[in-house]
Amino acid sequence: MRLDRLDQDLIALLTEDARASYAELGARVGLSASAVKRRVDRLRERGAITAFTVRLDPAALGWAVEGYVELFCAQSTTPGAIRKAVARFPEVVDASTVSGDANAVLRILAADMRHFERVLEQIGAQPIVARTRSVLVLSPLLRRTAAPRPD
Amino acid sequence: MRLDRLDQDLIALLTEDARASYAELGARVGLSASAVKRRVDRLRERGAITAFTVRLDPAALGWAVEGYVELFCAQSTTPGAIRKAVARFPEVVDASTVSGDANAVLRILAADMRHFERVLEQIGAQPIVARTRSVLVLSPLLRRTAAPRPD
DNA sequence: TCTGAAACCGTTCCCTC
DNA sequence: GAGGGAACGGTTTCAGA
Repeated sequence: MRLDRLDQDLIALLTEDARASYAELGARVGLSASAVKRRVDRLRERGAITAFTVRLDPAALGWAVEGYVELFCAQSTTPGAIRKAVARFPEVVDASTVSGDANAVLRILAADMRHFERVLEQIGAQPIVARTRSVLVLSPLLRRTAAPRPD
Repeated sequence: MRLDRLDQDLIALLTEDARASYAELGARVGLSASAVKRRVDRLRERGAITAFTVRLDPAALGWAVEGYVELFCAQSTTPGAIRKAVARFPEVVDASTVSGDANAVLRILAADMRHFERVLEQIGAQPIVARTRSVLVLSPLLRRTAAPRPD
């Protein structure tokens, strides 16, 4: 996908404030409101922008414990099966299949340590899961969104 | 922090469309537009909502390779030092210190495998980094934002 | 907490380059 | 193809009751 300088600037501005008006965005990048709308619509159509959303603070919402969980599954477990098994847990906010000895890595938010432990148990009890290995997040250092790739 | 049902509903709606008008949000939850604005402003002030932002598709933006990197550092390396060392890389989109044998876990986006390799080398060459261990993401299964915690 | 009014914005259409 | 500008209807915002 071809993103020119204006697209990149618009994405950067929207990353910081997704509720900015088209007129304001236009003033910042040197376009009219209607031109900005056209470009933003196009970025959505082409899939670069998948949604306008809010960034939430897990701690402020009562999620005090965060951790990464590696999933070890029986041989030839499909990604779809893993997805199905973990998607039922709202505590799982991120999941990917990975290379290496684990089959998948999950990121989990829990209200407290007991809650984390309980979720871990329930995930470990899924038929497709042979065992898990988890690490707790001690302190978040950085949290960014993907930036447009500079060419 | 105390979030009532209305706050939770508003957060859920904004998570799906952060550009929804206050009038529309109000129609969905049964409030007037001005009442909705007051609540959203309060959620921002209290830190539950930290920003309105866009969700971007890394692949559509040209980031084809994603991986997790565990960082092993010299004893008594501070979180601040790790943060400083990794924040300079725009490819690092997520970083946290963790429990266990590694000191930190990073999530990295790269344009391609060569790029990933190069970033990994550069991170490994930082003075505070003793060694790294990385896994590649094969396929993303799930990507959510933290939801309000049901009481 | 609600209402109302002025300012502002999203959206569309048409024109120009 | 892309941008500018105008016009309309809806929205935001704030004051006042």
